[in-house]
Amino acid sequence: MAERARTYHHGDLRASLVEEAAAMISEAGTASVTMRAIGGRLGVSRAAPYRHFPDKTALLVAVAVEGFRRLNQRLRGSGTGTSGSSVERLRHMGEQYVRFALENPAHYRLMYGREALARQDHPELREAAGALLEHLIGVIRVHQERGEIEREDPRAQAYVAWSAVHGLASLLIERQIDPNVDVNALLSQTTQTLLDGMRD
Amino acid sequence: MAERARTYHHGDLRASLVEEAAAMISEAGTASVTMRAIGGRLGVSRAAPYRHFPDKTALLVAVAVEGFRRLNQRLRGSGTGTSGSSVERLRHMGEQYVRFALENPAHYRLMYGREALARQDHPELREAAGALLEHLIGVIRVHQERGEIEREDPRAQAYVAWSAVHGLASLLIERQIDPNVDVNALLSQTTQTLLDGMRD
DNA sequence: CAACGTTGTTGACGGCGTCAACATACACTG
DNA sequence: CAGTGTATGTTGACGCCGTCAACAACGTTG
Repeated sequence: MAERARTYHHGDLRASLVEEAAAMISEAGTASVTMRAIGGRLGVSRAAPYRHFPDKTALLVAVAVEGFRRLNQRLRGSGTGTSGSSVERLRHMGEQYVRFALENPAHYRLMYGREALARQDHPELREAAGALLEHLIGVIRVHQERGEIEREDPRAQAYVAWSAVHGLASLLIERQIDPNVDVNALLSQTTQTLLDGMRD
Repeated sequence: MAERARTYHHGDLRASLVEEAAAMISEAGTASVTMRAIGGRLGVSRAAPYRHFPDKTALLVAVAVEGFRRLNQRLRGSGTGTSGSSVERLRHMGEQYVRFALENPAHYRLMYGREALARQDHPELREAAGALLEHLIGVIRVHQERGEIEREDPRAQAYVAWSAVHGLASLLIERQIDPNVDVNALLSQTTQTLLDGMRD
C-alpha cells in the first residue's frame, strides 16, 4: 500500500528526485549530484528533471528546504520528553540542533551554503529557515516569562543562540575542531556558557 | 622599486595567481574562478597554473590560507590600540573577526567551506586556522590570569568563543539574519552574552 | 476514438578541469 | 661565450558537465 499514484511514466518523479538527491548528498556530497547521475539512479534520462525543476539549483534548493523541514521537526519533537523545568528545554534543543548537523553534514552544509545555491535569493529557503527561527523565539519567550533568562528582545536573543549552535556545528563539520576533544563536553559547555550569559 | 624578480616568463606567476584569484572571488564569488578566466586576466594560457599548483583545488586552498593569514594579522593588530583593561580586548577581537567576514564574504566562505575544497584534508589550511585558534587561546589565558573570566580549559573556552563569532559571521553572510536588525547592536550583544557566560 | 497537454528522450552546444605533447626562455657548465 | 638542460608556458584533445530544442510516448478528456 501507500504505493503512490504511479500516474504517468514514472510516478511522482519530483518527489523521487528530491529524495534521491538527498541520499546522494549523504553518500558522496553535493558535488556528486549531477543531472546524469541522478537520472541514472532513477532510471530516467538526464533531462527528465527539467520537467519538474527549472534548473539544477532549484532541485538543490528543494533538498535544502526538505533539510530545514526535518531539522525543524526534530527540534519540535525535542523537549516534549523532558520535564521542561528550568532551561533544560533550550539546552536540549541546542544539542539536538548540533547533533542533526553532525549526522547530516553534507545536507547541513547545503542548507547554509549560498555558494552551491548560486548566491541567489530563494524565498522558500528563507521561509524554511525562518520557521526555525520563529520556533526558537517562541521557546525563548517561554523561558523569559518564567524568569529564567533576561527579558530582552527575544529575536536578538534567538539570533545569539542560533549563532552559537550554528557556529559550533559548522566548525565541527568542517573539521576545524581538534578531533581529540570530547564533542559532548564541548557541546554542553557551549550551551551552558550561552545560558549563563543570557541569565539575568 | 619592489619590482619583483621578473625572472622567467611571467615573473612570480604563482603569487599573481593567488592574488588574482582572491580578487575574482571578491568580485564575483568562488564559482567565477576558472582556469581559463584567471589565465586570461593574467595574460597566460589556461594550463599555465598547472606549473605551480597540481590542480584548481590546490590554488583555492592557497587563497584560503592567505585569507586566514590576513584575518590573523587583523586580529593581532586589534587590541593593541585599546587600553586593554578589562575584557575589552576579547570583545574587540570578536568584533574585528565578524567585520572581516562581512567585508570579505566570499573569501570567508571559501576559508571554511569544505565543499569547494573537495572535502579533502589540506594540512596547510588546518595549520592556518590553527594559528588563529592558538592566538585566541593566548588572549583567553591573559584574561584568565587577570581573573576576568572563569579558569577553565582555555582551549574549550576558545572553541566556544570561536563558535559564537563564526556562527554570527556565517549567518550574516548567508543572509539568514533579518537585514533590518542593527548588525552592530547584535554583534555587541553577542560578545556581551558570551563574556557574561564566561565570567565566573 | 481523436485531440491535446504532460512527461520523458535524444542530439547537440558551449564551458569546464585536466593531461600529453610541444615550444620557449632562462640558468648554468665548459 | 656556446651549448645544454630544466623550469615555465602553449596548444590540442578528452570526457564530463548543465542546458536547450526537437521529438516521442503516454494518459486524460471531450
